[in-house]
Amino acid sequence: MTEDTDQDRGWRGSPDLWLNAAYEMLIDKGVDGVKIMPLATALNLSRTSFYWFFKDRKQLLSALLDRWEATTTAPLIAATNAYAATKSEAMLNVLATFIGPDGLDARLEYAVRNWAQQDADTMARVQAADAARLGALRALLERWGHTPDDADVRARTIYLVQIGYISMQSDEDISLRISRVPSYVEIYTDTRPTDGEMARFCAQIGAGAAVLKHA
Amino acid sequence: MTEDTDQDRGWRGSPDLWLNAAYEMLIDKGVDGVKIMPLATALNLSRTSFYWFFKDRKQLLSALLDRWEATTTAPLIAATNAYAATKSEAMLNVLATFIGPDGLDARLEYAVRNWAQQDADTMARVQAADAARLGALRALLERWGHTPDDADVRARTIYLVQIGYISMQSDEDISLRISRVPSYVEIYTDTRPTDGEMARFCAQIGAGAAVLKHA
DNA sequence: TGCAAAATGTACAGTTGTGTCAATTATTAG
DNA sequence: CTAATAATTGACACAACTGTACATTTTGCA
Repeated sequence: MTEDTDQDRGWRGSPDLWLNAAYEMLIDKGVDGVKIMPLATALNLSRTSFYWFFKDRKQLLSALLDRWEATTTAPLIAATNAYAATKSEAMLNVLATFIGPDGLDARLEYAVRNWAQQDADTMARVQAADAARLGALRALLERWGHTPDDADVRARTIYLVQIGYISMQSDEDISLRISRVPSYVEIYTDTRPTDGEMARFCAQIGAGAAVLKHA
Repeated sequence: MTEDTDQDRGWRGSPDLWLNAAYEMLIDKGVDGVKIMPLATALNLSRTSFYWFFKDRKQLLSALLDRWEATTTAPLIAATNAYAATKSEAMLNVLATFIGPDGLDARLEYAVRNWAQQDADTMARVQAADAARLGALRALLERWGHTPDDADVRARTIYLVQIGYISMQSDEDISLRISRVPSYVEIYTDTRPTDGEMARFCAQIGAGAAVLKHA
């Protein structure tokens, strides 16, 4: 058996090639845009060649969902468990996964949520992810002294604001979003981050400290 | 010319009949589900009969967008301008349009936002609505003493939480959502509503005061 | 009652998508 | 070099949808 990595073997197509094209199409046009014929056109391959790598369209969509599961929930959960000296810092750890370039893939997340509207299986997976993410946020807040009820509403606020952002697909400048972070942290936790904490935050998400001029 | 109301004229079809069916389909399956053939099947009418009332599918979609514009932004803007004796009350006026049965049609709002992803004209209308709604919330908060910057972030929080709720399509019980309202108001405005204010709120959205047992 | 308009239906032509199959071409191991 | 294997392709059969042309039915009203 040859190793089935997708390294250059002289052939044009590969499962990953189709999957990547499908991913682009998904985040651009939604599930309903993930059609084999357009993908083939985009890849300059015969449409039927697709069936060499995937059984059918359904299998392609399933692979897409697997990719989503593997890249979204985990970083958020990890951030809620990351070390933090203060409550502000703990919150900034979370916000970093929302804003940073490596964090939550907003376009993918959005596309998948939409997809779930039309497909029960997808919906089940999305709701499980929601529950896990909200639970992790709630636990974080409880660890920092919030009562269960308060932690619950705050966790929802934090999570829903992020889902709302994703839903609005706003293409705001990253420095503008960073400038609002201290206020968000204050609303979410009743504590405002220090300059030092914000500097660390900026470093974490890879933004130059320049954006902090007026912090 | 006879008046073109949709009153019973013995005919089975009418523009409104198709439009209502299209609306149901839109909130259920998204724009891509609004197809003439399925609508005809659902209405038990010949598919081509549709073309008597509408020029083509595009015109039907346009009519759908008109309906959205006429039923979503206005109530929110009105609520931000409604009389309120206190800041809590002002906020409750707004939240009533989110939660109440007459308020914002969440499913329609959601479907239209999705639709906007694939259509530039729709996107323009949605962004205009977002700006108007955020602006109205910001103005409300500034009137109650928040600085422009603070009002801006708070307006976003309020609006994004709502968009997030819509996006999550959560089918939570209304009394559960009401029970969280006081905490939300506190997070949003730093003031907690009194029992009297909450009673008025419940009356406003038509929920029996029973849900307030533990308020 | 009978006619014009309003509404519906049938038939057709075109588009875009799906999935199967058998033929073909490219790659690589022996 | 050659044979097996991996990938590609065009032809075919089918399904769902859009829109047009025209014949037909239903209805209101003079």
